[in-house]
Amino acid sequence: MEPQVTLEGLNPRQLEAVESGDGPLLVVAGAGSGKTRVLTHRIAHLLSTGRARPGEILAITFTNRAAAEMKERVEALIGPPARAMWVTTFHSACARMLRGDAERLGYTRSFTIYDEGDAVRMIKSVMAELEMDTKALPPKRVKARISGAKNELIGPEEFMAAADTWLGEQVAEVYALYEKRMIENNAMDFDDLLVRMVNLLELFEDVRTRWQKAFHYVLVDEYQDTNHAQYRLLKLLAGEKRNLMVVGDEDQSIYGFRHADIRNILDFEKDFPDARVVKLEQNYRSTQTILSGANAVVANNRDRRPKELWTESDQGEPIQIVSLSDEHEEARWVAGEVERLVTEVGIDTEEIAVFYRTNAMSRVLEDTLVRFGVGYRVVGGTKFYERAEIKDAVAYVQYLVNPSDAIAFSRIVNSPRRGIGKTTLGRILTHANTVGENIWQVASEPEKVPGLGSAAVRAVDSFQATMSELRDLPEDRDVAEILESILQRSGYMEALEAERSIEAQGRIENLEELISVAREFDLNRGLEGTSDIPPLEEFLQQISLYTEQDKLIEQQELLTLMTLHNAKGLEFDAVFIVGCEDGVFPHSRALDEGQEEEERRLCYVGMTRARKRLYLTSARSRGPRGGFTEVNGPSRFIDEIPDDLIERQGSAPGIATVRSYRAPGSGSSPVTASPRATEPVAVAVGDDVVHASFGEGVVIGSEPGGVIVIRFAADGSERKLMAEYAPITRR
DNA sequence: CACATCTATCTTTTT
DNA sequence: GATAGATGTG
Repeated sequence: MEPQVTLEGLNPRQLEAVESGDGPLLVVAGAGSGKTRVLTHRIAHLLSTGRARPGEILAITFTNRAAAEMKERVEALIGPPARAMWVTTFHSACARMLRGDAERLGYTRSFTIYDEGDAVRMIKSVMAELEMDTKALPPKRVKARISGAKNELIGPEEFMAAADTWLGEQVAEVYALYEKRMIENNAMDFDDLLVRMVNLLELFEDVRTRWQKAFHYVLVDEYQDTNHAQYRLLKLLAGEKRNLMVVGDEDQSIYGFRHADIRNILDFEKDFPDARVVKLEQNYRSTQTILSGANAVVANNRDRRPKELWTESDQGEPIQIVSLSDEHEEARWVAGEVERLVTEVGIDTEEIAVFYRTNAMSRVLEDTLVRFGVGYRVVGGTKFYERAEIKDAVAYVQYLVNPSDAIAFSRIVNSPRRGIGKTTLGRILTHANTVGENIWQVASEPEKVPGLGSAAVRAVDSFQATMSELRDLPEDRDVAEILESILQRSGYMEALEAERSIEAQGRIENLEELISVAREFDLNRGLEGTSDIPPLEEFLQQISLYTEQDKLIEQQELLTLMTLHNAKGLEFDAVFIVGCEDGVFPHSRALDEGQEEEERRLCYVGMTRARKRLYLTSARSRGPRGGFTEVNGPSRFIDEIPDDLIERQGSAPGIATVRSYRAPGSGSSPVTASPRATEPVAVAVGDDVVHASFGEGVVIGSEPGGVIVIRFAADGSERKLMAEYAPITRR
């Protein structure tokens, strides 16, 4: 009766993983070794052999994009029944499970999910309440500390008890009140989704057994990126059946900064001594040269199992190491090479990608690509759902669904302008906190708020009247319709239209896009018609957990630009990694924090995205950013690639080009030193100097013992000199 | 209270 | 070289 799933074309290791029996299973899957294939085939195999029904499968990924892809691929194998499976991200799975039992933890089922910005705003308001100095202690930093605690499943009391520094105590105080206010607002941040679900499973036996019974098999992708809370969640869900399959690669663990714990994968066998372990080392993606290069780089890490990717494909092209004078020349070189690859080599533009370490680096590339006439798309970066107008529109919906949401209220009460300024808002919020009523109630009786003038009372009354009308809209109306009503009746659209500016027009278009997203949501819901959650709430949940990178627009003829982090899970014929300079990549701050190994893994991830051609480019000088020019040596990772795999090219070194990009009159702008440099002498790395006999040059490094390295413009030579005695002057 | 102007800081990565 | 927040003005 079940459709036969073919296991042909799987290699012996893959087959072993797919057909493995019950119990814990770890698949160590190197880059490009077909791990998604193994996951999807295993699911299909479990279903087709009758070991599980679709509803009994929980498959977890980190991004919605990966989840959608997996679902699609299983559906291709076994057909429509696949739709009943839970194939989602950690966060959506938790949100979905939490809806039913959130009441037990003091939330209602309509709780709001706060994004990073909302959460930071809440932290800020809590800190204001505690009269803390947000300059001495930035809310973002506090948020990061609290987030770290939550991911370790450390609650406010425990955190407070362990706090032994001034900073720790401050954070502990904020943490405690933040938690209180979040529950009062009926809101959860991203971390809460995980923590609260763990709480539910640990505290309530009936909840635990219910979910343990529901899922017969739990499968996890990208296991190396799980944090402690996620690990506990998985253990709880797998229960005594322990049918837990995790797939991952410690070499691709790049989310340590988000508290991912690489130990989870390294210690899986300790955790489950009877675990079956399958290693996938055959790569089906890249040339041998690219693999050898990536292997050589990552081999410098200590925190890993020995592993060596191999392939049956040929050597292919050497890895291109390109050195350019500055980021503009780098961008021009990349644009030119992309054109060459397309016209002369015959690679499709959409099969080419450019990766960079930080989002800010896309700007110069974009400018240059526009001038070259190369079409491109940027994945990630400024997100649609973080635009002010979108957040406003969403906040309206949030407030209607969750009348306790003070953050949403604060956002929309004076947007569009209604004459309710920060004084009035502050009084309302304080009053709500004082009397302990939710914000909707307080706003409905503004005359009871102390200190409000009659004008303010009238303004709040009229706002609240509109909101009540909107809330009374029939429940079964389409989300798109409700959204449109909100934007009309609130006066939001009207205010934008009245502006008559280009920006306002852009905002209107964005809002129209949001409405069409809602329309699509309505349509899909009509088709599936399975959800147990009211449409408006489900819509909110979906978009709060949606990020730009989930968008899988495969438009044609477009070059792809993205950060290295966003590149995980993708592959391209040709890959450019720009900004391969020490201090940029590896990032100086990561080095400061002892994250060199993670940076190296990031490099490994980037390199292994390439099928045929790989370029690592560096600029000898980068900037000026706020007047600062960085002069860095090539990335240490480049040095780790064996010479016989690479081919070097690029412009001749010289300082003339560096100079020409400086604004007139800023010739003596200050210079940042490379992170490794020490400055025993009066010149710093990046200084332009003149030598009595060698002429103009630039300081490119310094070494212990007062030795500086200078590259001279005349012949491009690099010379080591004793700073104290060298006949040089700064210019 | 709203609006304009100035300023500091950003830029590591994101569910 | 943008943007959010702070400060000042009407």
